[in-house]
Amino acid sequence: MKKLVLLDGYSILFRAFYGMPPLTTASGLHTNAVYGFLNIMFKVLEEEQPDGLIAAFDAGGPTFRHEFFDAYKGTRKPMPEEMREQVPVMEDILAAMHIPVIKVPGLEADDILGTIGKAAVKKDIDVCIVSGDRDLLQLAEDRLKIRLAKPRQGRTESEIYDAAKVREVYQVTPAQIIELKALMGDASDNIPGLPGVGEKTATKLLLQYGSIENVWEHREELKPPKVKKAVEEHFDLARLSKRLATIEVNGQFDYDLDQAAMGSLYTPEAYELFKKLGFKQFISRFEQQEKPAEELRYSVVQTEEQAEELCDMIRRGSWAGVAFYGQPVIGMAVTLENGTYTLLEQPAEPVQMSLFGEEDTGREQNGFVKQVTEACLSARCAMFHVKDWLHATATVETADLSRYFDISLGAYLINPLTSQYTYDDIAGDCLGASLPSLKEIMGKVKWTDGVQAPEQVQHVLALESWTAYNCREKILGRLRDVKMDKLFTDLEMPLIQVLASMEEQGLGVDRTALKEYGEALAGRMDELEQIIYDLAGEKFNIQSPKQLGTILFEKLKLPGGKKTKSGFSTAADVLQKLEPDHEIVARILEYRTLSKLKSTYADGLYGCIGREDGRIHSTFHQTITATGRISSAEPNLQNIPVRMELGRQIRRVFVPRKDCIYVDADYSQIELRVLAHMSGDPNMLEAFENHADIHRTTASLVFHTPYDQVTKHQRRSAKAVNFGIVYGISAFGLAQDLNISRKEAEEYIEKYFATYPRIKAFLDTLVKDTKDSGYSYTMFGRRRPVPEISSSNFMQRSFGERIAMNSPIQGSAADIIKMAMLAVYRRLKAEGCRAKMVLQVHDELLIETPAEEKEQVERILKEEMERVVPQMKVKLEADMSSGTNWYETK
DNA sequence: AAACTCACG
DNA sequence: ACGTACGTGAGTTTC
Repeated sequence: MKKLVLLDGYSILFRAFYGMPPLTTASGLHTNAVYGFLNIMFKVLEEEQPDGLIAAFDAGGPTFRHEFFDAYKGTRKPMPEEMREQVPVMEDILAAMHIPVIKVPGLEADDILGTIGKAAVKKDIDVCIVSGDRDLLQLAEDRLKIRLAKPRQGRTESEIYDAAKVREVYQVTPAQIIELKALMGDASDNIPGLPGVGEKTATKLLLQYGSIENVWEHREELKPPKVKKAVEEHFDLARLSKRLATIEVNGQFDYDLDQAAMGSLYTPEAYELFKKLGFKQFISRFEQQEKPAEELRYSVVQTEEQAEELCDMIRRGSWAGVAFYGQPVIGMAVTLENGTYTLLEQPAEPVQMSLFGEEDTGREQNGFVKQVTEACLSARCAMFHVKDWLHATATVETADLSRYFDISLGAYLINPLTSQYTYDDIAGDCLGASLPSLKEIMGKVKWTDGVQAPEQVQHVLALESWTAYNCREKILGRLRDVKMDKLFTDLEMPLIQVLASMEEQGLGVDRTALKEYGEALAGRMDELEQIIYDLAGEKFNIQSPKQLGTILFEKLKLPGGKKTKSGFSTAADVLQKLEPDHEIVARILEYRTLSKLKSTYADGLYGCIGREDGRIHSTFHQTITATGRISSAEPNLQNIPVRMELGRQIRRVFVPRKDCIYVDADYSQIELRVLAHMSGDPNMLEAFENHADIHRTTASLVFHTPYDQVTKHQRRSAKAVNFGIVYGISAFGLAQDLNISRKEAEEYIEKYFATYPRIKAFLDTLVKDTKDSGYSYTMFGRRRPVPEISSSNFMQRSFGERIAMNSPIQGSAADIIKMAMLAVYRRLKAEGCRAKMVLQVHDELLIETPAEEKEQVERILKEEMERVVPQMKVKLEADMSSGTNWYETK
């Protein structure tokens, strides 16, 4: 054996538990600690490539080292329940992966690690100990390094300490780490240390005297009287602490290094456990291994008669599970009561020439797909991507959505926090089935090359249609259980058609104008680039935060220091504060703005112009956001510049069809109106009733200033507080936004709550209810799990509380505009308008309107948008504008 | 792939 | 003491 990795079981688990965001299985079992543990373990194994691996755990019960002290001061804190339940899971996984776990009664894991580690080094083996505990650093030497686990942003990383690194960080040798602990103590490990001595003092003493015994020898000459007194009066505590802090390296217990030899960790048992726990990220590691896959039998439709029979069954049956491939559809699978059927339009294999010049026996090309597709169009279909189906079958405007059931959409409503809603996940969730994933089946074959892998494609389609068929009722049942079936059936399902229609319409673009816009930006960027290089005295990549940071903060010595993990922050708000310090800063900010506009918007949008029709077709996602909003991608049309004039100009390139104009309608302050309604606060309700400027009113009330004497500054502050409330207020965030002290921000918030007392009560209730149920709810019953709110980590819990305040507001507003979209879409159809909805931007709808329909469309928009929620305590208001391009609609 | 930055509501 | 505003998507650089 050449290299051995040792895992400090509980210590890593604890580190992961407190550092990782909360994570639970569908059944509510917490898994974040286990996840974090595995995350770091895999990473270390990859980097170290050891040939041996052992995990050590405390055996529980009294340990030799702490026996005396625990009796004297009481035992350690009990483990939180969310952590405790993960311990057996962790043990199961280690066992499944055949990783030896060593527990020795009377010894701590530290002692086991120390004993095995030091012994291994003596046998000429390199050792790497993974732990979350800095105590272990005392073991570091040339051939024995410590990796300290550090959870960061949802993943666990580790920092490597060898003897040199310990000296660099702590200024003492690894052995002196013990002395350090003896002096300063360690609250988490119940090591008392000397009262009043912290890291600074302890380091100073050690640098001078080397050991606690020597400190004791020189107690007379110790400098600050406080320290002298502590040493003289409490030295026994330091001695005890030293004993407690010293890791046993000569422990007596049996272990077998041969058993630690690395085998494959990716066993079938481990695979099953990972699937059960939902550790998708790790599953791919099992791919090369043998994997248990449930077999699904399906029939391949090959003859005219079979196809006709299938169509008959589809028409006769109640629901069909349908999966499809291609646009137009060239491959399908249908699952019915009596089984699953697949069919492909293309020849099964690319036609190959044999050595003898004869055609290989690829299957006959068939024309059944169209036939079966038609049958589906008049049946009831459960499927995964109804919107894509509408596009693929060219039935966007004609479809009757009540005949469809979108599985992913249903699964999204039940839990909107999942990143994807694939058949294998949903089958696992609903049916406990463990189906091979698309990736597992297709292997290295690209899905887009599907026609070249017909067996795999048919297999995937079969599984997807099977899952759709078998999960529909289960999902509907769950939706009923959580009272979201109406939301699903009456709002989300029919909305699919509206989104499909917007995607199909797209937005018209003036290519030439867009090109010119980009060229103008490029010209100015060249000028700026020169100026910046001159001012900096050298060429560098302005777009690289790292290089920019070096230039600004090291070369030009501008004030300001580290802010991000990996160095200097060069974010706009940081740079803005530096503007007076150096003229280069303003140029960099302008350069940034231009480069953003050019790459993301000018060039980005240009590349999205459809070759067919010269229009831009975004995709609207209905299963992405945690709150219920729609998102837009490829390209994102919901973040087209508007706040700054230069950016706003780009809206001129969006132009309606010939003889059409744009009519734009946006809700006025929809989120604050939702807040006023939900909280029932009389002062805020009254402000809206008076059609007042809400931010000005807020300023007037908060600052006790007559409405028309409110200053710009007061209004700006009030506006920021209103936003802060919607985001889940925190003094820190508000302070940062307004660039004021936290104390001032706290005062603003206090005054705000005094002004709108019911809002305070409402937000408190939201937090409390979310804590009790684990979910936050919108006005219309949309639900979002908030596992963070019961986290034992302060930061995560606070985050959970902000989510609890924000989600019902943002989510209710999202519900409302979705209802409005549906109402407007239906009314336009009912009145036979040619006008088409082309875009939604959260509180705004854009309608491409034949000029002669302008008044009609404006009337429809205003009426439908304002009356979607008649029971609101505050009226919803929608503002109309129109123009011959998007810029003009303001 | 992740980090950083920045556009929108 | 802890260190952040809520929700997105995209381009660039860096590892």
